[in-house]
Amino acid sequence: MTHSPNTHHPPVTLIAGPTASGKSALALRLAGETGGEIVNADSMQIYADLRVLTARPSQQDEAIAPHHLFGVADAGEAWSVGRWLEAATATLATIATRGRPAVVVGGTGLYFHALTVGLADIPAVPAIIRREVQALFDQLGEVAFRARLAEVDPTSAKRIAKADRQRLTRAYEVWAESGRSLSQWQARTRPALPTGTWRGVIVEPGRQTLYDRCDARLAAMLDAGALDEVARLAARGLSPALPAMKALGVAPFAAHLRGELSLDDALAQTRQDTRRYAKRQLTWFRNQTPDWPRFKNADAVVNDTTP
RNA sequence: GCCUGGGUAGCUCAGUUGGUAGAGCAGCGGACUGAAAAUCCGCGUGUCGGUGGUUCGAAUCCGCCCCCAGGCA
Repeated sequence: MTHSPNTHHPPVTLIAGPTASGKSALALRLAGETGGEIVNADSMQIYADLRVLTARPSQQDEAIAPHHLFGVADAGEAWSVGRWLEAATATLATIATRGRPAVVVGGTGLYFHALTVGLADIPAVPAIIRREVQALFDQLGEVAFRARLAEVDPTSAKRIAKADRQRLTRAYEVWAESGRSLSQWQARTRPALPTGTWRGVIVEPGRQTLYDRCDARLAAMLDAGALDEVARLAARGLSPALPAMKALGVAPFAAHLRGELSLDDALAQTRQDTRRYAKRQLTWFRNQTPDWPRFKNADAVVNDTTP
């Protein structure tokens, strides 16, 4: 692999891959060897409450290289791509100021997309408007709601798949708040990281290897106190609609703690959810970042990228 | 050894009086611009245990063999 021709800036390396692929270990190794700093690009590792369940780097790991944006948010807060992007670009800027290389690592494809392709600069939509739009959807039903959306944003109304309530309501919210359609906003986006200032790699083990690793890691999480973690989170009584409450394992383990599900069933459910998630990630990276070089495991990358 | 029930998709099973097979789950492919560990869309992937026979035609009927479960010895 060749480094960026832009030698004025320390290189930014983006390491992406499905869950349990070993990308965090690679990031740590790379940062340790180059004096770099690690930036989290995982939507769930942001939340402080989910250390075990999201397999966040340990304190020993954090002693090897500086880690940023891990566990910085409370589960009661709702972060988003936009909020992450803002924090990540600011963090990358300060790392650059120190003249150190940055390693951005995570499994959230959309975050890398925001970094390298761009995210529309849309103003935040107030909670009141979001609630109103949800109520409107409930009142009208999908067909009529989509027709209403088509009046203000025909492009989005046509493009969004059937039953995709989340995107339909989002499109309408944006128009309601800004008076401009989502498709218009999205037509003008710029990458947060300029071309030539970064390189991206994908860590991608074989399918069966990956699934086996997911299973093994889930077992390890249980030993590491995943149930206690979920119990503490559940005790807070937060809204199940919050992003952190959607983390893999939270709902099944909480159901088990309430006595509604056996531990075996909760584990089976979480294993299943994890596989489906890993599969979606593989699909994303396969089709969204086809030009990023692939590596079966961390060793292969390090051998290939170190001089 | 005998009797009975059963061998159909990765798994659990359905398959009407013979017309080369279909559900659920699993799995696979895809979309993706502020919930993205989210939210959605699409796709049966099969020597019907084996082998002979009857028939224009067999998962279906008949013979033999193999395997599994239970019962009797």
